[in-house]
Amino acid sequence: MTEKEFLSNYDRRDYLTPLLTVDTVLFTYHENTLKVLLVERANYPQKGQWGLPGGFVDENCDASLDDTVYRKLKEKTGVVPPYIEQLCTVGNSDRDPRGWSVTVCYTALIAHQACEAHIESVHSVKWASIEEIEGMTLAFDHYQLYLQARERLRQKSLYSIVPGFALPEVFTLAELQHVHEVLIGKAIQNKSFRRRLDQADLLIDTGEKRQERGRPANLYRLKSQSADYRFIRNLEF
Amino acid sequence: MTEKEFLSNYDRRDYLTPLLTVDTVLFTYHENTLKVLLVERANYPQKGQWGLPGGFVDENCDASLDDTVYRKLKEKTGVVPPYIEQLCTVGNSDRDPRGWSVTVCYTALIAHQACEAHIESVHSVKWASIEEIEGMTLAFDHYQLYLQARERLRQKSLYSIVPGFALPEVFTLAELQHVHEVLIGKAIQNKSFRRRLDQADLLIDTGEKRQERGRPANLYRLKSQSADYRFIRNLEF
DNA sequence: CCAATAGTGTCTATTAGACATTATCGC
DNA sequence: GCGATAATGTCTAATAGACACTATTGG
Repeated sequence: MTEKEFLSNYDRRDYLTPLLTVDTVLFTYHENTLKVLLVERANYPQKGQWGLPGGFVDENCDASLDDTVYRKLKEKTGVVPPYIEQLCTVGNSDRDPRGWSVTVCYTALIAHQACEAHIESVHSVKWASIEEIEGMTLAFDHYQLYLQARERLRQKSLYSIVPGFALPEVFTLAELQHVHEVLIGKAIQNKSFRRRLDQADLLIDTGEKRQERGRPANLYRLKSQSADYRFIRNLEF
Repeated sequence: MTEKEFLSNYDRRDYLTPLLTVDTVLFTYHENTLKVLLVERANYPQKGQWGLPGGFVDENCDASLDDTVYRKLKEKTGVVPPYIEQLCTVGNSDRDPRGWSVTVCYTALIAHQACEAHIESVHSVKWASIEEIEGMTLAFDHYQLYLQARERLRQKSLYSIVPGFALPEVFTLAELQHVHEVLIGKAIQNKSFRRRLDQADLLIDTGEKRQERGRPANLYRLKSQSADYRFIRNLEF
């Protein structure tokens, strides 16, 4: 038998493969806290429960897993977040009552304002603060996935400025530092934080300033390479 | 309709889901080089080509994806490696001629001696040195997966001693350092390397020594926490 | 001037790089 | 003693922590 013959005889419908979904833990920073996007399940199983945005691969729409993630996030937020990263893949026989099931889980970050209007227009989608989530029961193993995403993001806050993608396009250093502090769960030395940013040259100074109380703060924008930059030394926690 | 009714009406065979496999990039250190385990494909597609060890989830044997990985590695090597880590998941419509396909890829490390006998007894399984692999064409996108695993392991060699799991249970510091140097592609300052190990307290001194030429070298064993330890400062490369 | 917030100066502590030096073996 | 390899001493450089200090705004 040749490969060609094999393939023309091959029919995927002859085999049962596990259910396959993608899910995303999408973070934003708003009102001085981190928030995560939750979606109320419209269908069984676990209808009515809150869970992470995600769903099945659609072979007709999606050329790749990333496409599925983009499609699902666009449905819920109206946009594709500027930072998306694969977190982990969980697959076992228990996590979904429909049977052996696999989810490819992503972490993503977005500015709150970038999707504020769209989210308010869509029913059964909301931002939940991380305090709020602690007390919730999420669908399937989504709470576990959330915890893993949060822990990964905490690690990243020690050696990168990835958390900055949860801020608006233009932000102050105090805001950036605060996102990191929320993730780490502890205050960071202001001087240390600024020194690192200076040296790494990861921000564009917009020249603009913003004032609320006290001295006006410089406004910055993330450089494109900020997503990939890693400091060689961690903050210590 | 209740959830119970929904589930009793639900039949996974009504839906077509992507093909799902696991693959592992298994490294070892032998004869002063890093080697990767390759398997000759016994079946179509790409029959006869070398690729990574892996295969389909078997819902009857495997309670989780990790179980699938253990089962597949045990088939090829006779043992379960002491270090296994999820690398990434790749899914798209192109990578497998049978259709939309997803692979969950793992990186693993093992001592060469731990599976030497079993591998020699099994046909169509071999260790390929990293120099050898550079010139090869592997099945599907396995070469890409190999490159990603190698890059991740290179990063880890800068802030952990994970690469030590590619060594025999008992090893010298020179051997450990050399694995790191091969991964980094550059010599490491001997003093820096030893200082880090001293301070982190990651090794057990066996008290034994091994001599080949020159001064006998102390023999060490990895402590169990070595897999998870991260230095707060990277080696610089 | 005061309160408030932004941003800097500067000293210490830690840790990696560089490279010279010492230690321990076989012969 | 010599060659070889293992292991250490020690100085410098880089960078984080600590915390006091200065700067810029409104009232």
